[in-house]
Amino acid sequence: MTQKKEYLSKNQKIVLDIIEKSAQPMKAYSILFNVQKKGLKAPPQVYRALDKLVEIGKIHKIESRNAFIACRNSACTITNATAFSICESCEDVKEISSSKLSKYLSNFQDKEGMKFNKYNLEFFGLCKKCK
Amino acid sequence: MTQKKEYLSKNQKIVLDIIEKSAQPMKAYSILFNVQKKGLKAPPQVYRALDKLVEIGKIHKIESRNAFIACRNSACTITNATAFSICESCEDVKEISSSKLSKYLSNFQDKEGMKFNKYNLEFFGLCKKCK
DNA sequence: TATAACAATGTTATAATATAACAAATAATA
DNA sequence: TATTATTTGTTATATTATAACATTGTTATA
Ligand SMILES: [Zn+2]
Ligand SMILES: [Zn+2]
Ligand SMILES: [Zn+2]
Ligand SMILES: [Zn+2]
Repeated sequence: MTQKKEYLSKNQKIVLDIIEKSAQPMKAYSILFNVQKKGLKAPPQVYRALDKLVEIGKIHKIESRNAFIACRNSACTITNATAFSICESCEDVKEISSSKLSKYLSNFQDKEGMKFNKYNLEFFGLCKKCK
Repeated sequence: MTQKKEYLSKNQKIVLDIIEKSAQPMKAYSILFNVQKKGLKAPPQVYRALDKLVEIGKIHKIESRNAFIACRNSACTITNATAFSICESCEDVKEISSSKLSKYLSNFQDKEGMKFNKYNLEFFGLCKKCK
């Protein structure tokens, strides 16, 4: 899961490092605040790193939250297909890695018979603690 | 599908009307520009209407695009469960209404046995025209 | 080693998206 | 009518994201 880290640039490593240390999704400007001590002073430095890390699948963007989370599912790097559960009370986010689900969605066809290998699924509800 | 329109407020009707006239998702500030001739001058007036329309299921937010599309699937009003196909080339967006898909996702359980009645799924690919 | 080509970084400014806060008008209810 | 709640109007500001360009670092090869 960390095997690609050595090919990352300095800024990409710094940004990935702080996201991986967080159990929960981080917002771009919160990341920026946290990496300022390491010399990344301006938004573009953070967003560039985020873009690259998303592109190579090391992190994912939680679209409904405008936040970024480290990937915990090695299959993602290849698939561009992601699924998450989000607690609407405590905002806890978990990446779902279910080969059954991903197979089902990858094989799904719309009314015109179209298939989509790339998708993002966000489930909402209450987590165990909050229920 | 339009049965609830009479209960909407003036601004909500104006905003819904313009979104329904568009085949494709509209961005909030594009909506704002279009409704200025009707007296809605400031962002909060548009965002309030959007919030309400999303809440009652008349429109949906395409999270990956920060854009809003009219609902074409009467089941949505109840379910809070949505699925879309998005063309990465021409940005064409279609709401998917597949009872098979919605049943599958509503019944999906994560590793801890949790179920989620609410979800948003965005498929990405190339539409017929762009392929 | 030079030097060209390319990639990564730094920096400033600004664009695009969204909400807070409060005042005024309107509608619903008693 | 008086009371209450909802909707609207308005200003200002917060949050998220990118454009543009200068600088530095790295790699390739002449
Ligand atoms: Zn992942
Ligand atoms: Zn929770
Ligand atoms: Zn719908
Ligand atoms: Zn297309």
